[in-house]
Amino acid sequence: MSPTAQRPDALHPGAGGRATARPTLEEVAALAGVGRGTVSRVINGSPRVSAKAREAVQTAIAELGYVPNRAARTLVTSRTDSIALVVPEAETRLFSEPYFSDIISGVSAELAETDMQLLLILVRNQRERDRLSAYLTAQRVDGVLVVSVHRDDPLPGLLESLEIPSVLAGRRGDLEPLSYVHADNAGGARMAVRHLLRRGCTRVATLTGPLDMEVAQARLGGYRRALEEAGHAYDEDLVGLADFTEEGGRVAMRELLARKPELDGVFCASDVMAAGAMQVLRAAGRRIPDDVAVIGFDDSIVARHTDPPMTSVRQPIEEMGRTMARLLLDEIHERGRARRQVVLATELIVRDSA
Amino acid sequence: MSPTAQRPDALHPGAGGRATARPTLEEVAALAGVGRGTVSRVINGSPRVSAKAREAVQTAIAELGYVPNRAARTLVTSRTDSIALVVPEAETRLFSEPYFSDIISGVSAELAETDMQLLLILVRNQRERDRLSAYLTAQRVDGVLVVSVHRDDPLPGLLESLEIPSVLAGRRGDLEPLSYVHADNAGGARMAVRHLLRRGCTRVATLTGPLDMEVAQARLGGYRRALEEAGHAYDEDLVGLADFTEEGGRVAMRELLARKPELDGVFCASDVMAAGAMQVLRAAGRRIPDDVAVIGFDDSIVARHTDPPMTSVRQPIEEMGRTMARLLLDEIHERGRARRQVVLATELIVRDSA
DNA sequence: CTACAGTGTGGGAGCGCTCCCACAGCTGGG
DNA sequence: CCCAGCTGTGGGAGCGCTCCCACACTGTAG
Repeated sequence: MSPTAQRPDALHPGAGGRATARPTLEEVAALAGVGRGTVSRVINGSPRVSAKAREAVQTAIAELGYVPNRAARTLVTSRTDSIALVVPEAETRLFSEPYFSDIISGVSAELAETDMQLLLILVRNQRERDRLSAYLTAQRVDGVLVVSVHRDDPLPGLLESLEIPSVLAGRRGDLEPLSYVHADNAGGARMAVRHLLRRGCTRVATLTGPLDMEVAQARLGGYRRALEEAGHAYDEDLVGLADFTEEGGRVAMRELLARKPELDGVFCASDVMAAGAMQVLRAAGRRIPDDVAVIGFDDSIVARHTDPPMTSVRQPIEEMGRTMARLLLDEIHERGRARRQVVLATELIVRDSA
Repeated sequence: MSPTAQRPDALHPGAGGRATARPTLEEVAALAGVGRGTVSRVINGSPRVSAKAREAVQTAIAELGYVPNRAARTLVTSRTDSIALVVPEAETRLFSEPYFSDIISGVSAELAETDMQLLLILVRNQRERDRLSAYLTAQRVDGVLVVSVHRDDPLPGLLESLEIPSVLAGRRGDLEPLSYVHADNAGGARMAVRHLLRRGCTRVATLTGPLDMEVAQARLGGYRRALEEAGHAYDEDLVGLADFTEEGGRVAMRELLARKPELDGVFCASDVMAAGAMQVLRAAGRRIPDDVAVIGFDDSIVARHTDPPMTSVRQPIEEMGRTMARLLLDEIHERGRARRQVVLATELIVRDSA
């Protein structure tokens, strides 16, 4: 454990303190022998610059290690070159675990090419929600990405009326006016239920998320659709209302089991609910998948570690993040216009629980 | 340049369309009947303002809905009122799953009181690392939080020489010159191993993380210490070198089993490694915990869902995030001064695997 | 020859703040 | 009485950019 090799240079604040005075555009202009305007044009890629002026400027920039001052630019353009990713903290707990990081990772990957900054804003209570409103009203970001939307969330409405470019992960309902990206929840659910039916299940139940979220509705819709396509009547007793959490999954599963002991398959709208359900089923002496087959949704790490490993619907979360960022950048640069929607395909990952 | 976005002059020319033209400090001053200087003093909490002037200004601010323009302030103070959280993307995969979100959540909670912004910077390759260096050199944040540090990571050295306030999660080694926060890894490991010994294990093995990370070293150290305290000789054959990943855990466990079939306990330096190890053990016909007791580290969701549920060492990750933010704010405001270190206690969560 | 469009360029103005200097009013000591 | 020494205050200067106008210079048409 030797002392790590440090650059010797900064341990003594005395001598080498040249780093302080950052070169300005003016200095670049002087060194290149041109005016400020020309340097600015070069930096911003204007075509109205002669080849030799451009080259002189680029050389000077390199030599001085010049980096434009963002604040100065923002002050005059009132662009901030940054976007905010807004995450309601309450929701954070509901997410399939890598969800949050994967979204971030996708967004950040897409932004890496740009010189946009990513601001992270967690909102955990009303006070912070108000602060956020003030913040956004004050035009301090060029665009907003919102993760997780409840039907009655006031934020999207605010964004809409402020006309700030924004993209949602998920949507509030069918007629969402803002741009959004989401996974094909209905399709994934349908796929899962068809898989159960094909396996021979005849009494397929479902555990839903909170029905004021469109995701939950969509997954329930897919469940219903698959059953109807297969000629099964939709039976309300087979629907367990839950909330995406493990404990919620346990409770709902117990009720379901009491109400419909003959069920032989469960499609759960989240992996953690499925994990809870599996515990309850096992406690009730049901073997998985022999007596009851179980499918989750999200394909989170939890799915890989349950016993037996869980079959689950995977959504391309990182890709969602990328797409959100891409749509947002488009919207920022193309001066608004059309709202866009993207639906990404889901995929059934078959393991042993079904 | 294309016809750049000008502020549209009003959303709806009629009723409420005042939102567009953001009021400036000058307008506040005019309305309050004072000079710009006084308004600025009020906003920045200077004591040198008479009570009545202060009140007049506050009223005016409220009436106009004034919010200071950050860019203008940054331009003159060269404070940015933002800090960056830097996450090497490669590491992101190694983390116990809620790690990342919990750190963010803690940092963000602590920042909520302030009006500091949180910038998130993922670094996934050399190019982005270089960009980051340029970025930081250009002084575009007031402070930096760094998650996950390898012994040879160049970033901390850069931060040190730039003299940017910064706080690490973890440290590079014993003589880390930067401020840092970390969990009591050694203590947690020691606790875990003592638990195994108390249970009656006599051949306790361990699965380590990559040894160029101080975390891994510390956990190994705790393991070793507990054994020595109990009078057991340290046996290298009982040490499986791995990398924090599930697959790494599997491989190392297999080797360990081949080398020391008589082992009856395993302390794993991460939950996912432990999960992998448990699969291998079960496949080898060992019952958990009867034949081999297993303990993980992190107390991630994985631990709660393995079969049997895993005993694991919990580290207060959110609290680490909070503490990091707090230290960083101190360092920013007190302009340098002492580097600080905080070690947070770990806790053994006993479940069924040991 | 003049006229006139089209390039490329320099540099003034000004974005909204903070900093700081000057100065007005008020003590109170000499 | 004056002159320090306070407090509280107004407003000029200037942070580093972009925007845009004015001004060379071309070249081509009249």
